[in-house]
Amino acid sequence: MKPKVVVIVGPTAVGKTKLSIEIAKKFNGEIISGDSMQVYRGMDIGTAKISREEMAGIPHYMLDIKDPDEAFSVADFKEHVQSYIAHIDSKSKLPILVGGSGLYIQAILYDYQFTNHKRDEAYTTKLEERIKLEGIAPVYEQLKRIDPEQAKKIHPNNHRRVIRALEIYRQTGKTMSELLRDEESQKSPYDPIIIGLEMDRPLLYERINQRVDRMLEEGLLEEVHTLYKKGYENTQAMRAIGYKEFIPYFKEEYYYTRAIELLKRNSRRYAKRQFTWFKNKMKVDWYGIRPETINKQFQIILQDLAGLLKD
RNA sequence: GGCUCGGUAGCUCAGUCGGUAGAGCAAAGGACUGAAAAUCCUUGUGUCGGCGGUUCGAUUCCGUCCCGAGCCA
Repeated sequence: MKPKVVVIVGPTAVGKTKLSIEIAKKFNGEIISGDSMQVYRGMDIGTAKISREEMAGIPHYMLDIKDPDEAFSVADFKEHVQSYIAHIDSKSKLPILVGGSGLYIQAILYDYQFTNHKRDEAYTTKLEERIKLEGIAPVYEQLKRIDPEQAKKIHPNNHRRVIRALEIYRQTGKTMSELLRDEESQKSPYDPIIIGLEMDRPLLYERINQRVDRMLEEGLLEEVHTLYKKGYENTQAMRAIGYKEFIPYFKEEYYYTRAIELLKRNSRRYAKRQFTWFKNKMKVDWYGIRPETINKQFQIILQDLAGLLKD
């Protein structure tokens, strides 16, 4: 029998964390973060990472496992999370996967297969430089020759994807579309219950703005500045929303107010992208949340869940 | 009270020598298999302040009213 996994998805700032704790308490669960940026140590305020107190003694996984200058990828994520789910399940506890990184959660639920190779950053850099010199056309042509099927799916402007498709071929000798095809028969190794939290857009945006203001009160600027001073400027971690916006401010390229404006806007756009992913890629049971009645709605979710977990 | 300037997309504004309008930003929709909080694609949302008049036709011209800013009293 496949392990049951409760998954909580939804845009940033809807209340996933709070719900995850209630579910964990009621159903004897342990929580795995499905979030690409909360893995980094020292990035707490800006990633809205759960605090010790909020954890209320519930074990949490996948938080603070990397330094900000370390790389991290879906493949790493999957490897860790699979074993955590197995571990939690073996204790007869309920694994709860909560987060906003669509691809990461997808990779777990649908058992995405990754090759054994690490990312070849030297090759990536080489191609990036070539694109800078010659434009994307010759590189994209190369992909069209090697893997026309995949080329059709990737817009030439999306350099990152074009490069990755070429990198896969270079490392494995197989085209990306071949690899994806091999995998089509894959079934989920889990029995997931996917709960989505939804909120009216204007309301959600208001909450996002408020949350950003709260983060600033809690010392976000200092947090980012500390990382900046440590020389993490060009790291993957510092591409995170809530961090990257401050770098030009530190360099006096724009004003503080501009940084905040961008931070809020980027958060809004991120929330929108999250909706796009979860609505179109996953089979989610959605719950519309209103802040005034959130406790009542969480009760309903817990009840529904009780029914679903019984059989 | 008089004069001047303005009122066009959510915001800032452009424009139509009369043929129902367009930029930037904001926004919306979408893609996604090793950077994913990343990367990329698509889209103009409008009683052109109200009401009359002239005209085949008015957002554009005229009158009038309302609103805002400034100047004069």
